[in-house]
Amino acid sequence: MTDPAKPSYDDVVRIPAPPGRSNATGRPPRIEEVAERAGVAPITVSRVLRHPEKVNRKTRERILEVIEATGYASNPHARALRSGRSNVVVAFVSNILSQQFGLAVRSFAATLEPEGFEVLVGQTSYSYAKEVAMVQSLRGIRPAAVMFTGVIELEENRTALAELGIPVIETWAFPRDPIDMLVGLPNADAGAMAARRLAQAGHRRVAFIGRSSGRGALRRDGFRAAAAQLGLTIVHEILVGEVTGLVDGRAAFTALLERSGDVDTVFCANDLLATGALIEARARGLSVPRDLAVLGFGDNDVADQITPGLTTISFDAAAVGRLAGELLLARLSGTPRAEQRLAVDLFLVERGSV
Amino acid sequence: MTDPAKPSYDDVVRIPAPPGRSNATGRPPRIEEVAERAGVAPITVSRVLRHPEKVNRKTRERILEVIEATGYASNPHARALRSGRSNVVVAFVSNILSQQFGLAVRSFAATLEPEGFEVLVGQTSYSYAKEVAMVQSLRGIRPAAVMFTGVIELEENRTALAELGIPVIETWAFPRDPIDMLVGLPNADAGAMAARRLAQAGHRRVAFIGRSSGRGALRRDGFRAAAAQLGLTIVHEILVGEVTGLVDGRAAFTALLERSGDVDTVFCANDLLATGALIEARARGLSVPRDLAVLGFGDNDVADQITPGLTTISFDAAAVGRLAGELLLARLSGTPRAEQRLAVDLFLVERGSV
DNA sequence: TTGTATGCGTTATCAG
DNA sequence: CTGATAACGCATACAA
Repeated sequence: MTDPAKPSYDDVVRIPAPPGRSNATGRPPRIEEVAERAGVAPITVSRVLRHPEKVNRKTRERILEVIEATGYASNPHARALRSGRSNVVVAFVSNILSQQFGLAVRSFAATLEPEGFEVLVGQTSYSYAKEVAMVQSLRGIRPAAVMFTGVIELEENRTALAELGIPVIETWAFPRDPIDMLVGLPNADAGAMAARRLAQAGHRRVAFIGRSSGRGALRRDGFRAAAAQLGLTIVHEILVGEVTGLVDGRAAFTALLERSGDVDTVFCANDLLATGALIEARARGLSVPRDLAVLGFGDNDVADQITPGLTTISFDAAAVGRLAGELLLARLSGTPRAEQRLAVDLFLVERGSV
Repeated sequence: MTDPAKPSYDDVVRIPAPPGRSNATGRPPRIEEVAERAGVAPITVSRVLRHPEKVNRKTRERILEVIEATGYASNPHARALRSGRSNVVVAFVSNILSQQFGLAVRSFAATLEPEGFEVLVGQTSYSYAKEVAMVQSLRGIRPAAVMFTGVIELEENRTALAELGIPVIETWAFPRDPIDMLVGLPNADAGAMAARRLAQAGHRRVAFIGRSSGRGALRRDGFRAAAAQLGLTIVHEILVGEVTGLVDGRAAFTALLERSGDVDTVFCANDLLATGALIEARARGLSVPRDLAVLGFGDNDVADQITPGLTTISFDAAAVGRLAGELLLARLSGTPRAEQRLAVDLFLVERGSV
């Protein structure tokens, strides 16, 4: 199609620069240069940046002008080395493509950045091996704190994280013994909510699609328990490995149909699976919810756009990130909140697939 | 639904730890501690980590044992301060939820991490204001290099980036004058490919949906030029702002239908728009491609799963990240590649919507 | 092959 | 309110 050796150029519109400051020294300015120009000692410049109220107003303003003129920014390595404090916070996401995780990390970063922190995003890929490597890499990065979209299950990593001596925030589940701080979701309750909603719609023979471990299993357990109480029969459980796209939901749904036994509804442990199931159902000419109802969890973008819309159990993913950021800021400022373990509310989004 | 004050607990399965090393000093070990235990000078430990071949094998093995036993990892701040080199590489993504960008960043990180670099992911949100703030934040982070999923248009930022004195990699477009290194896509060619494909299918009255700036505009320009040559009439151009979800494609498609003039096909500048258009077309009972053909760009997950599948102009997004990583490694190792500007090939994926 | 002396740029500490 | 001094932990330059 295109010859990579001779691509045609894209004519990009360049937007001209406003008249700018310049500092043509070659290397970034140091605090000493700023201090000299302002006629003060380096430590006074440092104070202006960290405790401005402790510096005389006139001195402060003069220094700030020089800072502006030179474009000075303190060297983070020297600062971290001397003060023992880093301004880097690492957020680990088990799947960088997940919309929910993306929203949470986005709001986490938005909460921390105004306070001078830099949020670094890493990925763990739902893999214990990667999780181990990641905890190791933290020893090398020495961040101010670390946040996970998930909880850490491997005891070795729990210990290693606790030994880092920095704040640790887990999210997305509500275990009894978090490593440190927590913004949790009651996953088992989600399964129970699902069972109640399906029972209410008159369904009796239900199926489950989800991962066999992690949060999917938590939702399944809650689903199982509530289903038993409500008189629902779980006819099949289709267990999947890592979920990377809609195609996994389609495959799982196909596997479900291939098993015998009439099923009138399926609860999927996340919306990627549920959406895939819905698409596969339509592709096979099944009417949803008449032939088969589908209930999801997590509310992603596509769930709202397909027909019928996916009925799903949802929560405010951005709030998870924001609360995590707020918990962390309180801790790092030396006045931790009384409550170090928060839970985010679940709610049902009705759209027509049940 | 759920009372957030009293969430039920998720019983998480903890995986027990293997018997581990321990170092109970309270604080992380320093190079001096390792050196003492191994009976050498600190510099020898440093050498073992950076130039192992320059240390006697027996000495090296003894030191490595102590490193393993203590869990020593060198302090990155001290290392960066002294050596002037950081191992952090920043990758800026204009939309952290985009599948294409996610794939590129993932493979970029996968290429760099084995070589000891840490990849930090930031977000620019298609906004010049954010882009300015981001370039400022780089002064504070002092990374070893920076990569963008996009090209920098604001001259002020181009200058500021060039002045950082670190390798800069732009991607996703093929401008004549990149700041430094480039892994580009010939966007204008994509528009031309689109026009050729539509002409070949016998369409004559075409429409365009896309952003009015950035890469969308580049694809539009190529589309316009080739359409004129091929005798196609561009009946309408629907311009959109930031694209955040399928809903934008649905809205744009609705806007297109509201304009008069019969159109037999629409080229969308990205697959999120195209998929939204396809969904909206189906919701309105239109038959695709009989009533209206839809052609996309970028090949995302959903494009393959809907019915009919979206015909789209695609490329290997993971290759963009990998090539960017390889260019960078070559540069940082002191032996830059002869070719500092690479182009990734485009290809057509036929699925039925044209 | 290994070691000694020195300084990267900043901030904690204490003195004025 | 401002400054002098020292130290954070490591790697460069040079010496042995």
